[in-house]
Amino acid sequence: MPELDNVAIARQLELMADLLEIAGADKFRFLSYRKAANSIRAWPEQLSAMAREGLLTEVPGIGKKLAASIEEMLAEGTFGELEQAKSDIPAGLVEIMGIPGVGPKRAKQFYDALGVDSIDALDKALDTGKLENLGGMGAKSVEKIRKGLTTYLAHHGRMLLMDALPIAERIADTLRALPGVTRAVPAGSLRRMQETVGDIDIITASDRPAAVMEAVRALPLVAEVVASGQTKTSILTTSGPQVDVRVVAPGEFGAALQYFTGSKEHNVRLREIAKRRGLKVNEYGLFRIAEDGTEIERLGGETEDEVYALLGMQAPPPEIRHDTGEIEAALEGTLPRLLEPEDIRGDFHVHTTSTDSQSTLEENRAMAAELGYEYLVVTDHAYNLRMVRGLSVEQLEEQWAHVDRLNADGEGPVILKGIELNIAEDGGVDYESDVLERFDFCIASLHSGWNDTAEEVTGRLVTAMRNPYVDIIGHPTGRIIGRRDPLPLDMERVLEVAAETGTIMEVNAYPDRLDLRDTHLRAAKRLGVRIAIGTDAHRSEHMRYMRYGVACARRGWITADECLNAQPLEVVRSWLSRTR
DNA sequence: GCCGTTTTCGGCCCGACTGTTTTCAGTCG
Repeated sequence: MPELDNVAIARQLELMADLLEIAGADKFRFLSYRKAANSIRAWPEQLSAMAREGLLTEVPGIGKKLAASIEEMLAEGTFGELEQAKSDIPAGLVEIMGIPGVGPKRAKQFYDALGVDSIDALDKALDTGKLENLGGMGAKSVEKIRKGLTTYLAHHGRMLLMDALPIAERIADTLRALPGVTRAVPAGSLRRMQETVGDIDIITASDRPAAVMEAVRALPLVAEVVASGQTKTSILTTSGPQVDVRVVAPGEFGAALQYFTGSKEHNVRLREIAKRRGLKVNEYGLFRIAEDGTEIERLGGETEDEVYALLGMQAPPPEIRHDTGEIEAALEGTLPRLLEPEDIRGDFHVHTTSTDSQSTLEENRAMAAELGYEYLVVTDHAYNLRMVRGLSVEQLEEQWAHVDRLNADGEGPVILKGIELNIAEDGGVDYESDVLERFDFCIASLHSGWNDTAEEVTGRLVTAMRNPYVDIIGHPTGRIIGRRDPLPLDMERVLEVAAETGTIMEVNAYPDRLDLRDTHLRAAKRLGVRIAIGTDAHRSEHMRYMRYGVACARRGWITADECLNAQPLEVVRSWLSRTR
């Protein structure tokens, strides 16, 4: 029986939740499945190990019933109720429900009335105009779904970095422990820390390739061996993605890692540079070649640094290998030292149970301590976001008193008093100045107006940035990967005003946001706009998502000097005071 | 289905927006 990892378990629970919702089950019943799945995704230990100790109910959101279902999953690969639900409702409806504009009711309606049970079938139904004839469906609804389908298809088949990275790291760890294996490193888009990845590539160095291939086929999370030869094995994993493991001779490891890390554009440029110098670079090494292209001698390839050095350049960090300027900088020796995870001293966007997080102030502080932080900023939702019970002034007083008590005990990172304000239609925010001035730190975010024009959205952001109490703009474009397109806004103008007002731009580290994204960050850097990374944690474990925010910042060439999180507390305070 | 410094039962995720309804249903955050 292949072993299910946490992502695979979470996915089954999410599927169950979706099927229950489509079937019209009690709201709180399917929500509890989703809650548990969310909890499991962020959980640091493998549930398979916890199950052996009988500790599953230690995980928040898992009670007796779900613990039993998970144990069944671990033993059987699935659980009875899920199989029952799948026989009642085609799992294709769940995929359809993933399209913006289609929820559980519509999915069920399309299935009952038209037999639509897949994305393809929905596409056909749209083309043949069958959807318009359904009750409750008009031209605008159909158009919305058509647009949603386009957004959905643009990301189809790719998974979030958050889901792929833990799988890749587990496999690499396992392979590294094999006798004869000296290196095992994920390559490809994963190593470049792209926000989504298609499949997972892992490069291993070993002089016993057959043993590595054998070990890959025997990995506990293998659902199917797609192909297996002498140097490459491809498997499908229980949690979805395809994993290709390649094994190379130790002396070729650097060349192979470089080659399979890409990007394609970056590698094309490298080969051009090599050729001009009478060299050739491929996945086996770096070679001197004759006029006619024949190899004269092999110069190296054991490490990636060696490959780049032989080409007369620095090794660009994988995150920026896109041929967007890194080659030139590497040749000149002027690559910046990018922000590192170790530079991070705090988190600037964390919610608590006072609004819609599942973790308390104490739990968040404990996590900040575990992460080695000096400070964290509590930024719950402000009053006007009624759907999550945004805080009233009275509730703020309570929270502030609570923060003061915790800070007074001196045990752990300093908590700053922050808030996530809502930017209203006119660009205004939730509270009056006499309240705003009492915060250490104010994020202002857009939570409405998804159908406004670029001019309107940009105008609202500009007004908010000119508010002296607004320190930072939270998740500026509002996009959610695969779910919601970014707001139409004039980013150049927004960044110009940010530079002028000293407003800091957020990199929201939540793995399906990563907003601002890499290209915007390059522009921010050019204009001298500073950034702050916030995890937008809705439970304390989400604070671990900081690594994805750091990766996003690195893809945008951000250095520690440009990032609020990398500054000691005194400097943080001085940066913040400058807007007021 | 989970959870408990109001509780082992009865809360928990509520309100805005949109389009279609002719008084509301579905989606989304």
